[in-house]
Amino acid sequence: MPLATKATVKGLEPREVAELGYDMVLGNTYHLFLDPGHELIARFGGLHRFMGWDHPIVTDSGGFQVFSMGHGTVADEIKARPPAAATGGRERAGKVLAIEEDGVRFRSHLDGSEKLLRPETSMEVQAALGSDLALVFDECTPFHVDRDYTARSTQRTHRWLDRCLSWHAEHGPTDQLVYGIVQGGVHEDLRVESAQAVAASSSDGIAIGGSLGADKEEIYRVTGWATAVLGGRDELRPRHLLGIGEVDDLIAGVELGIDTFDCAMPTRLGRHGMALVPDPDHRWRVDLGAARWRDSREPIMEGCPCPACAAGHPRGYVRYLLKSRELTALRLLSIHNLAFLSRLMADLRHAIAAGTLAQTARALRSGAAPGEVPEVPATS
RNA sequence: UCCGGGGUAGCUCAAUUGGCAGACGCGUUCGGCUGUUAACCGAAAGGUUGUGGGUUCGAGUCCCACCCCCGGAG
Repeated sequence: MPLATKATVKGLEPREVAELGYDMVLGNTYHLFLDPGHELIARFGGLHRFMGWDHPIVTDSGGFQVFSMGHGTVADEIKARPPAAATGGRERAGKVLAIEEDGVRFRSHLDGSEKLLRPETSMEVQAALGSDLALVFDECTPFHVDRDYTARSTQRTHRWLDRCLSWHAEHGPTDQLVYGIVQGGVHEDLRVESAQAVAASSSDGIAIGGSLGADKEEIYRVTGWATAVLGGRDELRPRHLLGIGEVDDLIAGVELGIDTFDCAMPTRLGRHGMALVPDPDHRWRVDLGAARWRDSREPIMEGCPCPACAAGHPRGYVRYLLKSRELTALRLLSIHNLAFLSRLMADLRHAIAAGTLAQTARALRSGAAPGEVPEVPATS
């Protein structure tokens, strides 16, 4: 699902997002709580009506933003770069003041005011937003903390899980589902314990979160620990992998038994001038802002049926738009990237139904274009 | 033709009494971006200071000639 953090998939209209094959978008409690405020959105009849999206909405709990205020980006934190490096040396306006049992005290990045976000607050905000699926308030444990901190943090997240579910059972909308979140860092026993705790709860679905590891291999290993616990045949609840969305990660995630994903990557990369293409050697990306495309009549991606490519816009045009800072370029690439991932996921779904997941995954990983993966007979 | 202003990094512009030729932005190249504080961030490359002489220990800077650009006058 694309991110609609601040009640919009940046640059796109709801109709366009739906036409690209998406059923769900993810909005954010933290952002909408601070601005424009959940009460205002409730007065507009809820987030669906406010943003004009009549399909399902997931709302994130705000837990990740606490992490973000303290550590910047996931990559910065894993690479042990100070948060300032990500902001060009500027002081980050938002700041975590304290993570306590009751909740998180922080300073708003918008006006510097001090706020308190408790598990109950998060659920209350999400109830007011009227999302179809709420995420419990958790602490997204960083990579660079010791095992002891991770253990204590994960335990606290479990207690917050109970508080969220209790609040929701008593006050939450009856038609709103709640997903618990598995934490536990990169420690197998903690991950397993956390997965068991969430699985044992009344949570409607299971999300896997936290900093999953320093590299892809570790991310997959850690994810696998959790999904293995959740993999029983009687476990029919959907599994969501939070924040993951690079092409190879989606393929690996599906193979590990993940059902849904959300990620800023396709739209953010698009706004940064990058188009997703079936090119594993270059991380499935091409930078269309590069001068070498100045005269290129090549499409964004050969054979791509997405609206941006189907319209026939050549790379030379997209590059020109990017360099002249025209918003159309960011829209075209956001559309293309979302369409690319939409087809990728469709391929994987079809492969699961056909019993050919391994073959399809192999083809996609070796550079097959999503939507054009050759039909392969099931081998087992 | 005369008067005035000006030629410095690909572009736009700095540079104290003559004293290590620089910056911001753009551009270029490279790197980064994973539950978005992000139409963003970081790094690098890039120069015979219009040309030719001269003065000086030393010239982007002062002097002479020439070439080009802009404005004004005729």
